[in-house]
Amino acid sequence: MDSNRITIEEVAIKAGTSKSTVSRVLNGSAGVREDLAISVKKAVEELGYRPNQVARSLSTRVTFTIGLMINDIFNPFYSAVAKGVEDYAFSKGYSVVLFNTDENEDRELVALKTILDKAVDGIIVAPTGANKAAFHKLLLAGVEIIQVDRRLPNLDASAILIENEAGTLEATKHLIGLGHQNIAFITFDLALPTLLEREQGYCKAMAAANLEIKNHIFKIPFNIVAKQLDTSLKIAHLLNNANPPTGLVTVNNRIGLAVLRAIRDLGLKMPDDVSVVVFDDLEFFPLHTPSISAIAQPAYTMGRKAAELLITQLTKGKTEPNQTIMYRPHLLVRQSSGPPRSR
Amino acid sequence: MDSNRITIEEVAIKAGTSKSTVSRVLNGSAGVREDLAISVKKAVEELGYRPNQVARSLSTRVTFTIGLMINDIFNPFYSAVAKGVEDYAFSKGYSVVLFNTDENEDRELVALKTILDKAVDGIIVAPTGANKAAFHKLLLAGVEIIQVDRRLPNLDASAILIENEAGTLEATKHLIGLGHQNIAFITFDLALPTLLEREQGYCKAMAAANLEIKNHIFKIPFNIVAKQLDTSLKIAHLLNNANPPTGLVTVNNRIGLAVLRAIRDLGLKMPDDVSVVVFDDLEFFPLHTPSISAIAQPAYTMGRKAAELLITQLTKGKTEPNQTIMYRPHLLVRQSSGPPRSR
DNA sequence: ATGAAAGCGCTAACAT
DNA sequence: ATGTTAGCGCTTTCAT
Repeated sequence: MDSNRITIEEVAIKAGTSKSTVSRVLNGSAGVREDLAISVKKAVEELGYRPNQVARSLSTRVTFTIGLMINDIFNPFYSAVAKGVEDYAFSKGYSVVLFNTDENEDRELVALKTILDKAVDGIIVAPTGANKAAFHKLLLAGVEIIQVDRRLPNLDASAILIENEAGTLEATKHLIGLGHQNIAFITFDLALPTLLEREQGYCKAMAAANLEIKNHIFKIPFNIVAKQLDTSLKIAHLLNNANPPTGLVTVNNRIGLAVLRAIRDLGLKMPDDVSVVVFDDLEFFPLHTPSISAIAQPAYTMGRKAAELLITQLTKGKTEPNQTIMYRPHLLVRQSSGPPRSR
Repeated sequence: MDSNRITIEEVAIKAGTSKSTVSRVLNGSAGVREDLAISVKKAVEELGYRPNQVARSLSTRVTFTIGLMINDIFNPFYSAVAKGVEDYAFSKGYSVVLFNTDENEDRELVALKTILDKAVDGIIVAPTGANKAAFHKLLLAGVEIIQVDRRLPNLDASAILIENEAGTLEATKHLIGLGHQNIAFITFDLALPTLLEREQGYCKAMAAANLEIKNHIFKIPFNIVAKQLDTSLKIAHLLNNANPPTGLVTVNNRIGLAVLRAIRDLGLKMPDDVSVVVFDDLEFFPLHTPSISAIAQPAYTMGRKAAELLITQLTKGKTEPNQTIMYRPHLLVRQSSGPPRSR
């Protein structure tokens, strides 16, 4: 980096004072004579001085940087969260450093260590569920944590969540209300709370209507995704069996996309052959033919709120106890869900 | 931050040696006696010591952090770029700090200043076109720059680009080949090289076929987007006039989406009423009915390559002169482009 | 080969 | 109110 950058010392000399006074003026500390403050500001201006944040951080142990650890920035849900985080953080003078975990525990652990080494002030994280010890260590080291989308049990940190169960419950009830009886839930074989809660919502709705759950929950191996294999093949298989479901609820937009692909490949018609409701709303769902019913999450808002919570905590100190902020998902009934073909 | 974290001094004491030697062992410097090195490593292990990167950075002026400045992380093109960048950077032990510019020059400038203050090692940027002086300053300060998607004229930095002109040229020729004569190009009213080059490709194809360009290029005010107003209204207006185009080429996926919305709202049929080719391929384009013809860019690869170039430069020093790496866009002909309805 | 000491650029406790 | 000085935790000369 820069070797001939202006330092605080040069400013002090030019202003005819000492480093401490310059520092005081810069940080707005009280007790500096008016005229001295003015000449310091003048020197700063004229020299184009900007404090070296690394040096400042070493001294203050504050970096004005927050970490954002998510599964996959390419997933529109997370990129909306990221945008919300970045917008708010930027408005408050914080930078955000991005880590994709790819739902991989090892990768998450490495990211966690990096965060510890780089002395980030706080993080916003959608935890994979592992590395509990590392998260605790972070907390011990004074790094504030806000969880988003998911929560690690027993972690002493606030969380911005969505009522997952309510979302799938409503979606499944919606399908049941339309007359569906053979309804499948398609999810990943991961033990993420988010996924499990959504599964629960589905189960509760099914149970309440006395409908068959057994053999109606399909868990796609997540490593298929990791290996970039086509998830839709698995789903096509399911839709192609002897007694295929007439209604489908998908756990998230990734599976939703795979379902849409499979349905297209099989030449099935929505909603006549099969009704579909996807958790997460995507920009193109209203454009699809038929338009896709979805359970919408306020992803941008959740990211923004997480950043707000974190930065407030960082600024004011953690005055309040942990919060759990719950957002409600919003069922958008579109054309992909309708009554089953009568037979 | 952490106040009781292990320091290099404690390691030195435990290993019965000095800070310098510990530092040497940690950094793999030659000339440390075997047994001492071993006991240092043992002490490091036992104490769970991890060097404070902030302190190290202050001393070495290296942060192992790169900046990524893009327009909008929610735009799938950029989130794919970001993923490529993050993947490669992570594999090399670098962190990436994210800045959205929102195509806003002021915001870009603030980001640039932050980057300078935080002593980031290098940046990957899709420049807005302004702030030339600030970019030069960065270069002077020793921050390496790699441009992606766009380039700032006269900036002494490598660039990872796409052959924009070739992309729209091919797409427009494709429409002409199908028999279209009244072909419109829809773009933003921004002076970004990317957009202008794409416009050029369109113009060249039209000119080569002696087709009317005048009044066929439509520039949507970008501030409509910024204000979250509906771009598709503007487009609907265009498609609804006396002599509407039978073919449409859109400058990017944002406009593409707005076009699809307008077409749906007007109840037009693709390709019979209007043929559409969108610059950028999106996950759902093959799923749309009809599937959407697109000009695909290797966004992930471009991001990855940019990171590779940057980090190689950072590691080996900038040995080679600036490079311009050009990727070829790839026309994907799908159902949204077909012969015009004969009349 | 190793350790002492200076220095990176800032803040903050302390003395005046 | 202001300046002096001692850190922050590391790297890196410079002696030995």
